[in-house]
Amino acid sequence: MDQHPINLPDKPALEGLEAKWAARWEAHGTYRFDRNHTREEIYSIDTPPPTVSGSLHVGHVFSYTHTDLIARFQRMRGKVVFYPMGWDDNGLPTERRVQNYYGVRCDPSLPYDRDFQPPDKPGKQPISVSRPNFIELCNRLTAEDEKAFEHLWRHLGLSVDWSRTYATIDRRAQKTSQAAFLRLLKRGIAYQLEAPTLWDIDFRTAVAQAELEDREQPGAYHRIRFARPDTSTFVEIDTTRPELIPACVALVAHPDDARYQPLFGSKVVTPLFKVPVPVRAHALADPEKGSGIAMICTFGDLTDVTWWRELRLPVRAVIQANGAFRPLTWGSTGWESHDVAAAQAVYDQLANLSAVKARARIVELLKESGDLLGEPRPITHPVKFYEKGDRPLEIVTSRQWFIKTMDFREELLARGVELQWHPDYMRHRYENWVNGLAGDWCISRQRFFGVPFPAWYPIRGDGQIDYTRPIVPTEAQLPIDPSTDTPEGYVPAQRNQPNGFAGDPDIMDTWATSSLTPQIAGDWLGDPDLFARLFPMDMRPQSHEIIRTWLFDTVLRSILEHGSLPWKHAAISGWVLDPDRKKMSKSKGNVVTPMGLLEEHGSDGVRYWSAKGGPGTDTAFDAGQMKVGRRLAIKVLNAAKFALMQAEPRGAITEPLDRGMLSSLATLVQESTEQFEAYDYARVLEQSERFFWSFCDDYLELVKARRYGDFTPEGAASANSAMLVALSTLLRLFAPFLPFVTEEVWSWWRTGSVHNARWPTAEEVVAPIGGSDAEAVQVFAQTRAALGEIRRIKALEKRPVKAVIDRAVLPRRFESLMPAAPDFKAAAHIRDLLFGSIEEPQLEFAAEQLPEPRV
RNA sequence: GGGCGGUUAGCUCAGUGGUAGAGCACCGGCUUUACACGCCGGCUGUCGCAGGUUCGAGUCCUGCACCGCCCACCA
Repeated sequence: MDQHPINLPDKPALEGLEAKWAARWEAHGTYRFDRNHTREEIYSIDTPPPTVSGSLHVGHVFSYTHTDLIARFQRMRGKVVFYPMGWDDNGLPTERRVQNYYGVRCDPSLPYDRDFQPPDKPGKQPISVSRPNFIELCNRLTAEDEKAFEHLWRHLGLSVDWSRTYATIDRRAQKTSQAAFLRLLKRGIAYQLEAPTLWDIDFRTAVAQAELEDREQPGAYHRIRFARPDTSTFVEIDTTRPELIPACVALVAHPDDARYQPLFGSKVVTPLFKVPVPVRAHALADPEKGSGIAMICTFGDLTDVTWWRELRLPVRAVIQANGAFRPLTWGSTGWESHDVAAAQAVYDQLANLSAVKARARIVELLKESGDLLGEPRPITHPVKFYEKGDRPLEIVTSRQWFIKTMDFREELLARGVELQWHPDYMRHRYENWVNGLAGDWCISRQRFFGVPFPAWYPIRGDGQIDYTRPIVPTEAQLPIDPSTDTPEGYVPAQRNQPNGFAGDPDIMDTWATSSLTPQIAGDWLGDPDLFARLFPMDMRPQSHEIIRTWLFDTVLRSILEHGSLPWKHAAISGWVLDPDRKKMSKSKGNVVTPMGLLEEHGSDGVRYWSAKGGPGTDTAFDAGQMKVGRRLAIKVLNAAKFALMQAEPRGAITEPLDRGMLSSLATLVQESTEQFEAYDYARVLEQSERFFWSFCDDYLELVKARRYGDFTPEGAASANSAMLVALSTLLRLFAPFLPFVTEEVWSWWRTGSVHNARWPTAEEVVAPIGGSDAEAVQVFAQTRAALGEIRRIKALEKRPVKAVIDRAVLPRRFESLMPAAPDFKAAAHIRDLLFGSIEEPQLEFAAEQLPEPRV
């Protein structure tokens, strides 16, 4: 054992331990990753990169603590832990923040200005800057945020190797994203397509299926009649979006629906616009919904897209990228009508209106024409929104990049089974998502800040861009920005000129980069040797609401690129709930600042509360639990002080109580190890804590007199030696949870860091007593039980309570604790629980048999 | 509409078919030489509801209710 003379502080305290030990851990490289190990010797973690353009909240503290518990356990088990930290500075939140902070606006058409400096204060008019300049500003601002985040994480005690950080917009991340994209492009797995795409009209960008959310919205069914030519009859349909009548391309009913079977193949005429549209049959049409026949528009919803594609219908798009109805000329190709003038007159009243305004207007017009039957019937129904958006999504046809997903569903499901989930039931969310996939992954976004697509396109002599023949760089040239870099074989002056080239204007979805965090953190391209030592990684920790995005996308990219899972384990954290059982969030104004919590309760106290929240379990924010954790940490200080303040003499551990205590501790160590291996850290803490309090209140009290030398030197030596084994073991059991106080106590008499010490083993704990002593465990357990019973009798006697005591059992219990009789009686003395004060014959009988302590 | 979790003491939650648990809160006692940031004791339950399996169910099965989350083709 690496020990030095015991060096106890006069008055041990928690205050200042965070700063003291965070600095020493950094100086000593306690958590530094050493790459000179094989994959089997390494435990690698795919740390979630927090979004830096916000602030950390208590939910971050909660879930990052969970990861740290595992990291610390694995490190103590002897694994070389790869525990990096990333910063997510890619994407819309950063874009917005940089715009407001510096008063700039990104214009991707501008050239890079090497000497650009932002104004000290943002002006009223935003300054236009190039995309590279914009990214520089982002890096500058996020560097500040990252410092604050790192400070908090260090204060919390995350055992991250701070020399291994990355940012999701840094050069390595860009190169990784672009290279992975180019490889998929080469294999035909990445492709571009002009297609109807979910579109946010405020952000003016395409969004992916994974970024959708449904919101219940008020709406109304409008019953509208379509005329049947050559008859005086009508077909009635229900729609919530009557404004899309000009975009109607067909009606559809279920093929088995007898009501509409006679109509299939015939044509009807749209109201107001007098456009002939066919009536078609499709199994997706629901006879139960509305009138059982629906209007297909290009495009009102995703079902429209399905019908449009499968029935090979024409496109009549009316909604523009900004959400407004586009002006158009009736009578031109694709916009035929039986009454062009009337159609134009109606449509001109809708042009340039938003969908909501157009709807109001067209309802008036339908009423006037008599084509609206009855009043609109209000309903609430789910409407798709971009999760960050404020207005419903529209579907707009545009050119986008996709990654093939649908072709890999089988393998995605199989990998989901192979992945070990903690807790296991979280795998259902993944499977649910894979089974519900509706299309390939749209990865292009019409934004400015992000990883650009590494592609240019030739411009033909007529000035048209030829998207079918993208020009791509070599991997060695990456990262590139097509808005400023020039492709091989061209000169910069040819940009956007006939016979020249044009850069791809889009950027990648942030998940297209985040899905490569194992490759980015492990430096897949730059350091293949390192990557091979890390990948597939051991653990991905994350929260459950991004299983469909981050987890799913990472699995997909790993399958596509490596043919394997990206990690063996997925550890899913729950949420922190406020007292109203709602998820804590900034918008609700109920977030407590993490640093304030750490200062008030101590990092160990806050970590204790976090660790009580088991994998996947939503946990109420509870300052009371943090106080309990803080008290536990203080108790560790004081118990350690007691054990170490008079640690001589030492010698053989012969006393039954000492042997029983150590044998029980060995069981705890065994169970804790198994639980930790199964990622059940919360159970480890609970059981270790239970043992520790009993250790303090029962064991230490029982042996106190003996260890002070009241009986024999051998007895004192036995107690002292057992206490030190127990202390060393308990400190290591608590080290992942309470890294500061355990390190402090460890430093009083041990060399090195407790966090680099080996996790205890059951064999080690009972080695000094020659193996587990089952008989002594009985003595230990029964002595504690008897002491408890005496205490209860004492309390009951003092208050005149009609206690029912099993008088027959008491004497037997005392017989069984005879091997620990002196300790037992001494403890009773110390606690003023003298038997004589209890007028129970059985107790007196028992007490007489106990030898007197040798005072 | 489908799926997944949850429902146990006033609160937060453990609970592995075998006598219902912990902490907090509350009440009472204790200057006791590690710790009053402490120690000892006490009070507190139709284990959501209804059936079923079993010698025995908080635990397993079926159904239902409520809470939360995830997903879904929004006419």
